[in-house]
Amino acid sequence: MGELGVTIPRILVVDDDPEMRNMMTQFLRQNGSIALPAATEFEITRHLETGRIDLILLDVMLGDESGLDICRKLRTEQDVPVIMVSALSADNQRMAGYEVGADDYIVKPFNPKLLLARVKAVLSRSRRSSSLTHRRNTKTYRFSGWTYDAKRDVVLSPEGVQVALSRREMALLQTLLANQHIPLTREEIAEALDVTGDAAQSQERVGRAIDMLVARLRSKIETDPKDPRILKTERGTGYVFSVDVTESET
Amino acid sequence: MGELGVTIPRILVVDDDPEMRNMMTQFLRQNGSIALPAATEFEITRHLETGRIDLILLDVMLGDESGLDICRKLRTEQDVPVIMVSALSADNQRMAGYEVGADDYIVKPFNPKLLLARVKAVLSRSRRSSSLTHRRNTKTYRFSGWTYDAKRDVVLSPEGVQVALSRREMALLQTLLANQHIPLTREEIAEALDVTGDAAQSQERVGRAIDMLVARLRSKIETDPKDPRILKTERGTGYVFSVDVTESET
DNA sequence: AGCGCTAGGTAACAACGTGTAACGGACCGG
DNA sequence: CCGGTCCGTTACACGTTGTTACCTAGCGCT
Repeated sequence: MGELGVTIPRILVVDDDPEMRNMMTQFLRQNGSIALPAATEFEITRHLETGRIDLILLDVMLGDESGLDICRKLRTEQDVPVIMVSALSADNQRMAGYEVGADDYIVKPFNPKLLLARVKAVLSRSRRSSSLTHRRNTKTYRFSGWTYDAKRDVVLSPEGVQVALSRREMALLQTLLANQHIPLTREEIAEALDVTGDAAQSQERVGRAIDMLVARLRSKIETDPKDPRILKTERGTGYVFSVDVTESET
Repeated sequence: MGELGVTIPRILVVDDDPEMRNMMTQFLRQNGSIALPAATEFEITRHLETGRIDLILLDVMLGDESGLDICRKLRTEQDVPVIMVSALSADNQRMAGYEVGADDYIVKPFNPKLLLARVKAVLSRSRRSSSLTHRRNTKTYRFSGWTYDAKRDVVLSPEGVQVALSRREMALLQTLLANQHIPLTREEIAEALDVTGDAAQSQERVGRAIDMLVARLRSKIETDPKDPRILKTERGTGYVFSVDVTESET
């Protein structure tokens, strides 16, 4: 697990059975993470307040306290990833785990290697939660009559009609929108859109692909594509999204 | 500027000319942000230590101190966005500003509305620096001989040959990789890939588009597509990336 | 102003990517 | 063993995307 990143993961192991707790902490430590044992809710909160915790392995049955309740509480307060561990394997038990916000649910007895894999998966997911796993932006953007609903990836014309933008046109719009009033070079746009186009990297000049995308986008959202008011050209540089945008949550 | 988000932006206005400073702070305050005046480097560091600062408007000429030097220093220490403000409009002056890490460079005298737009742009850029503006992951992932270079968006076969994956195949691979060992439903995958396919949302069952993508990806990276070892099928659910992955920085 | 150069707009084309439909096999229940 | 569902696979058709080519607009130069 040494490859997981620069920082060593700090994992809180919560189980009221001392034997189980020791087994898990030892195993995790042998695999390169810092495992901190805990048995009660009180101990959990103490750890959360004192130091960084990257992941909580939470047993469902903790004597008089319920792991589910604890998980629900944790979730409303913080954003620590939680893997529920339980001997209860029924589907509705699992569902209950996911419902209170658990990231994963592992049934005892489990294969230690599998536990490790799940831990790894959850950690790496939380680490780049915004890049690959793609936490979706839920805002709505409005500019000169147009509406872009980031949640549904939909663009509405001033008349309220949905416009058919292709995926890349969408991506281009998003990129320019995200950098409103900032001129972007073709290279920057290409980078953001993953244009590894054939002629792109070979020539010093990134192909005309971006120009075409802009042209096509303009033809769909500009009232007069000949005199663009939204997507302006910065001669010798690139393009700018140059009207004001208001954002609102949905 | 009220739409900028839940939190009110806290902007540090650094200028040694009291009149200018007042003008800018008042204007920013009228437009919904908290503007804090400062004149010296000492005041800046004090503010940075005492409270959250979302943006610094930094005058280039500050009596005996140079805004450029201050900016360079700030950049090596922290990650606060900086907009340089200056009466010097020559290109090499601007370049100098960007070189020390400024996010933007505004020439005095400026149109207040434009200042606001730039401020807004920089703030919104820093706020979602990882979603739309797409901070690229620079890791390299290795699994069963294969290499995925996230930086260049390139996949190398065990023999070291670059494989031609289409953009969506790449995206699919990324998504599954990011959720290694976690079974993903077709809906989750579709969501991550922005599949708003024609038959997709209308039917309860998301079309077979994902199946096809998986099939095509398998045909390119599985040694025996008939017996997939990397991209396994979870019958009734979806697909899992089910081999171990090691990550490393590049 | 006139000239020429370069950058950008645009049309047409070709190639590729991608979703759908259809068929067949695998798996799982009774 | 049989039926149904789920999935793999092939074939196909359409949309999308990058390129080439040509033209126009902008800009510096003499």
